[in-house]
Amino acid sequence: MPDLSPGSRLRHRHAPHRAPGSPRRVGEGNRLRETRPRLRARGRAARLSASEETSMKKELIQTRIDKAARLRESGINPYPYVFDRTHETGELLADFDARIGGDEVSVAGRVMALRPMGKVTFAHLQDAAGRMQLYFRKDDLPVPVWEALEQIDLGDLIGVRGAPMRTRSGEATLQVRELAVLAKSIRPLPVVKEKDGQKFDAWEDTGNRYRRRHLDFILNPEHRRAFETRAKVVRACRAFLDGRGFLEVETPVLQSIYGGAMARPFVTHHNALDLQLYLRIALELPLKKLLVGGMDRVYEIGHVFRNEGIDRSHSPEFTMLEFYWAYADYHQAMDLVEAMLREVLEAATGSLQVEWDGRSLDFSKPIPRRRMVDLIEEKIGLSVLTAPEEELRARLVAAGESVPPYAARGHLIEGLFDHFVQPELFQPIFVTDHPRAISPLAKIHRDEPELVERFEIFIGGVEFGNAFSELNDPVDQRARFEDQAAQREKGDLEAQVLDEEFLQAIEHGMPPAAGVGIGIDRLAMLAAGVHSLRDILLFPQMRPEEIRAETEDEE
RNA sequence: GAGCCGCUAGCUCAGUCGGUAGAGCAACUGCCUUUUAAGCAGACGGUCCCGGGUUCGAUUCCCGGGCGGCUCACCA
Repeated sequence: MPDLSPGSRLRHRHAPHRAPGSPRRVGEGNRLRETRPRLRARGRAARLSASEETSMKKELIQTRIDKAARLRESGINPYPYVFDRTHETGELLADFDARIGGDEVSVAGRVMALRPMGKVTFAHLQDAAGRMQLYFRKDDLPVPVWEALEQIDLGDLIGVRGAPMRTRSGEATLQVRELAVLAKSIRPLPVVKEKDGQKFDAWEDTGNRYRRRHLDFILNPEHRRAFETRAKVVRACRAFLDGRGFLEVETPVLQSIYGGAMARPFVTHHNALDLQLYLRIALELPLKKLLVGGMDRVYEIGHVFRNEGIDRSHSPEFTMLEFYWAYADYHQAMDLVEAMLREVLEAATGSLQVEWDGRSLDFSKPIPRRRMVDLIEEKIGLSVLTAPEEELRARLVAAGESVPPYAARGHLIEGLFDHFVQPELFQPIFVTDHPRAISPLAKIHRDEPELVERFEIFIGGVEFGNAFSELNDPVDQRARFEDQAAQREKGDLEAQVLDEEFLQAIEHGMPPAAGVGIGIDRLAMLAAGVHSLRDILLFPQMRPEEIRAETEDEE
């Protein structure tokens, strides 16, 4: 894994401090021995060791540890092994009234609200399916159960058995007869109150949500839905390709030469081999070796890593689907991708109309296929294949784009497309036939030698996929890699590296094939209707936060 | 990488035109047998993100740093 934390960053948000030697708070008990947090950075030892003597947070945690001890003293294991639950809350609520007066049921989940009012206590229990109110009545409960209830806090996992009932105000409620503590929570949950679906003191700070996704899902269970949709997207992609005879494979993430895309890699090191390795930036090259080996239809869904900026639509680590299809060209690949998009969106959302940016994306109609150079010409009236290169450059500069010195005609065409055309795209469209200089792995276009047989699919103006008629002429491929090397000499850090092993593989003969790469995360965003990759990645990459251990010294 | 905004109690947030700070919730002690953002009473809880500067005095002003968000740049 890339080392994103050189050890020099310390975070001190909310770090509580108290002068060394100041008295410990009464009631804190003897179990809080002073220990030093293991420092991961230099230069802060004195301050940190002073800071962890006492703190509010430690008191809150200690209180809960003490409650767990009290449960143990009365013979209750606060961390038991199993609980026999008969239902999820959702099942009970679905036909609740029919259950009133019927059998007792049991549910398990997290205590999300507690309203003790003397000899009666109301609580809300949250499980994966939803939330249900619990009613505890002292007179109806054995003494030990009532006493156990007094040791329950917000956030604890409990199981209860009881009888379905409705309260005076009509809420579906379980009148509890038996209570089991399933896991005593010792770290207090952020307190979020809720009424009629409206949240108070909502826990929505994005940094917190991504860093502590578990809390996000507890406090905002609706955020799980995007990930359910994501799973449907992946499942549908697999089903689509499996159904057409594609074989799913897994190829190495660690590679001694990276390739298959224009991007900068993460570098890592293997100790035993004393070898510098790269995290893959694409799946392409190993899969093409499988084409050589006779796997005619093959695909992989896996993580690739690109050492670049992070924003709403870019993550250093993302999931790519690539498939390779022998004896097919990019026209057939477009047909297949179009069919796949429909099937996947239908499976994940139930519709071919997808809301995006307040507008509707329509996947029910055929997706237009337009040459990149034609789209540019339509937009700015410049025939980019024949116009003098200087004019392309001038247009870009006039538009305020910076043009690197190594930019060849192909880069200029791409630049014009990116600046003038791409922002205007919204409905799904295949943009085809890119310049060869930016496509070193694609076959020269059968009718136009300056272009290659390639397409990218844009949806809502964002690239979702990239594909070619794969270059299988090994001599041409070697020449293109050499061009890339020259490009790299001129300072293009994203130019591809010559991969001798790959070249030798295709020198044995790779069948003509179409290859397609699709960004699964973006597809999942589309299906889930979220506008940031971070809402579709469970644990998006963030700068590491200094986490201090507050309870490391127990027992 | 650049610009703008933010960081105050466990959580969500006020506030201090510079004199070391408040609320609600949570936690704690009580009261309360159909409540639901339960309620009432009490007592707790803070190096106001970090460092430096200015100042008699900085949480507040200035500079630097950290982390986050947004916009832009690069990339898929």
